[in-house]
Amino acid sequence: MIKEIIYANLIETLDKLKLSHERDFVVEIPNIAEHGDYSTNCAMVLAKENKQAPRKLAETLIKELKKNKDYKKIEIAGPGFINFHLSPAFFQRIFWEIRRKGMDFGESDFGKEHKVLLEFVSANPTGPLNIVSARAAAFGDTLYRVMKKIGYAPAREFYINDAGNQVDILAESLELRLRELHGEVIGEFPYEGYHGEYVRELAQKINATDGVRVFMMTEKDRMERLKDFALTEILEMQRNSLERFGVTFEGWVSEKTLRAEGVVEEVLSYLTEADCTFEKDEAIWFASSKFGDDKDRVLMKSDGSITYFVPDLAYHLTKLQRGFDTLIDVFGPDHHGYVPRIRAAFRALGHDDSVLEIIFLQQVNLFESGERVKMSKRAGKIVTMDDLIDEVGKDAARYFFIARKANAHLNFDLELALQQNNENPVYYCQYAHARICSIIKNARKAKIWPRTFKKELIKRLNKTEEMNIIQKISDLPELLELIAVNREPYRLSVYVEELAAMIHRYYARYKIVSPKSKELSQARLMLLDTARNVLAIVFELMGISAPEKM
RNA sequence: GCGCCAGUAGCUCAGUAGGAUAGAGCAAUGGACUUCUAAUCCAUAGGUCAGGGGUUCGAAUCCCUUCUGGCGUGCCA
Repeated sequence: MIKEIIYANLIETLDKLKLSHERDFVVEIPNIAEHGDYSTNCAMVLAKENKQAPRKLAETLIKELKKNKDYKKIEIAGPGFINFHLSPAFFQRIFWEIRRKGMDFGESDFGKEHKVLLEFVSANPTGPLNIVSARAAAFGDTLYRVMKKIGYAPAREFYINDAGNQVDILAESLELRLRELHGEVIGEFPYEGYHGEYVRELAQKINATDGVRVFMMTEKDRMERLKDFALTEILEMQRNSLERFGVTFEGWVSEKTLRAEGVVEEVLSYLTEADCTFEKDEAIWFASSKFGDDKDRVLMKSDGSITYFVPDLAYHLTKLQRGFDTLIDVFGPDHHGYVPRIRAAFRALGHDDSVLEIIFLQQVNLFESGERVKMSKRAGKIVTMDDLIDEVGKDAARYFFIARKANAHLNFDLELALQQNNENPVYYCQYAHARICSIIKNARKAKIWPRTFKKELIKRLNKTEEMNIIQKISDLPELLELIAVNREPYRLSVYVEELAAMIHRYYARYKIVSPKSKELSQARLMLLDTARNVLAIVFELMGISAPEKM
């Protein structure tokens, strides 16, 4: 909010001095304290168009800007930076504004009700969710929460691949386990089959309800029954895992349902009408290479079945039909070969493919005692999302997943996530919140209650540490915009760690509640109470708890 | 082979659409608890931003190239 104020003031001043400002400049927080609270490259950027030397232009600007009493000091530095030192009174005013907003602080209409569809997780319903899905869940959900907070109209969706090859294989695996349960010797389990223990559990479960009836069905009916059963069970399992993780979806879209609605035929006919399909080797192909893909792709296999691509494309088209103007897909690391073909299809059908945005999450490596935890899907040895939540808890898991840029590998240290000390950033940040709660509680003994605080108290806040905290909390609205625009939830963790550090430092240096001055105590407590509130807002966005006691 | 992503302190990572002397945390070393929670704080040390070229007033950031690692390159999803 402060950057915007200074920026607006600069524009106003430029206009007043009849100076040109075609090119855009920035107001930023310098990384060295001596360079002021804020600085701008304004004079450097606008020097050329105003035919003046940067420093000369800066001087002219400063002369005018100095009339504003909110600036304690304005200086020229280096090649023509303008450095602003703000007055305590200005920070105090900003502080009061933030305090008044309470939990609503950070909210805005920045997103202008843009309808954004966030598709994430969308795992195959063939087993428990893995840790990459967990990462996707944390990422997508946090982005959703941030967008929602600043006025977008986002929706979360999970696409269920409940038709096609993989579910057939799942049903076959289940049948084998069921036969095994009945004492049949099944020999070596198929390489491509689902080896996980959960398939055995499913077998027991269906055996309890259906018994031998399954085996009296025709082959076709039996496969249908097994498929339905497995899908329902596994989907329920996945939904539970996600809910434990604090993630819910506005929509669950079933591939099977889409197929039943005839969208597959529709998509095929669209593509054919667009004259970009052809037949070869008894299969129907999409000439995607004409639209930027490396090669052409099969739509209908030679056996008459459809590839994954067709219903998925249909699904994406429904997103457009439903009026979403931005489509964000969060994919795992193994899907980037898929992107050119879906973009190609958008173009082939005359849609602007720039509305489709694909974010790739890189893989997650688990570490325990410094060793990489080896996982093997085939041997059924994977660490699931539930295992992770059981092991380290929702808060730590979500925090660690959010705390990395999407396209960076994530090394997840299980021991670190469990540690309850300063090595663990989750605890460090949550402790700052708990610590403030504790101080507030303590202050009651001195008959000091945050709710009764008056505006006049802000004048007592003038220490550097106090100004720093106010500046940091005032950053939040801009931070949320940056996160939403660049799809970068990880910035929340950077922010919250910085704010927590300032709070701990402040606490260590100053006595907050002191019998010497009730007013000073109240003022400091008021500052911390507001900082606590900002922590709570950020925790809420990250989907982790704000403990009052630790 | 080709394509995508990454490479910043011993480790894990920041670096805010090209800006000022590249920053945190952990680990290391040395300090601070008669205290509102020491789950904390303070100080010291730590760097050829993978290598090499280029673009310009200025590059960790943009372009080219080499090296290293991950992933992709199915009539799987």
